[in-house]
Amino acid sequence: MPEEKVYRIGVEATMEVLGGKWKPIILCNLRHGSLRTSELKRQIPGISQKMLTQQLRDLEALNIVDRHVYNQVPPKVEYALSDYGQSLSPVLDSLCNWGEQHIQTLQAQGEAVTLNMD
Amino acid sequence: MPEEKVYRIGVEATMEVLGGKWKPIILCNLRHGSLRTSELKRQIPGISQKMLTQQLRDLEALNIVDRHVYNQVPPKVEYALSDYGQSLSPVLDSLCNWGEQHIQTLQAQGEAVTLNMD
DNA sequence: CCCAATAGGTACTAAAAGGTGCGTATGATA
DNA sequence: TATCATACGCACCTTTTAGTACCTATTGGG
Repeated sequence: MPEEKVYRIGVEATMEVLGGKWKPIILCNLRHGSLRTSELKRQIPGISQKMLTQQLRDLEALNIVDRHVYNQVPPKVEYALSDYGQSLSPVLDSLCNWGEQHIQTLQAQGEAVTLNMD
Repeated sequence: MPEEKVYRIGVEATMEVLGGKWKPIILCNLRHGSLRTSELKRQIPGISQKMLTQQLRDLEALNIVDRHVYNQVPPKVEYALSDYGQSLSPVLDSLCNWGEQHIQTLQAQGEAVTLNMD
């Protein structure tokens, strides 16, 4: 059982939660309140149903998001940052903010990038 | 040429810089000053020479790190956050700090994890 | 009776990321 | 003259991650 996990630096542990292509995007979209599956899909064009639920399952297992199933038909499921997940908010904010500034920097350098958050 | 890159949320752009298994770790290690290749390898046990230089090349191309080659034998190369890369420091700090707290949380839950930064 | 709407499961495939091993260069040093 | 130390590059292979296509359940409404 001394199957101990040893980290050398805090960010390693963070990236176990924020790793992968979709988790940071999903979490950033959940910063300001809960969203149902279909809303997340709308906010994240390009994600497949499979990836969305898969990543949400992971985050649920990590106690970062809560899943709330309404008993109705057609189904309704809402996802939100858990209490513990809320502690990530400042981190997510800083990631989003830096990205926004970065995009502006790239634009100022004449690169063809845009930020299109409806 | 309207090969325009469109982001829906800032974090997407951030993760193009911080994506992958090694970049966040490398960058966090560079927060407090430059390090040479061998020092980085020592700080990041588990990374291969290939991955280390590959990721450093990527970060150099993104203008996040500077590479300084000393003209001596045996070779000496130092890497440091570029001026632009410095703007990532608060982000990296927040990633590291959250991870450290997270590790403590896991420990408090009885999980076998440790943070071992010599 | 069948379909729309919503959430999600599964199998298979494709692509990206990462790991391993081996080779190179140079000059100082034993 | 052989060896070491340092920082690579390259070719090949394995693993991980992501994408695609198709299937299920439920029930109100036409």
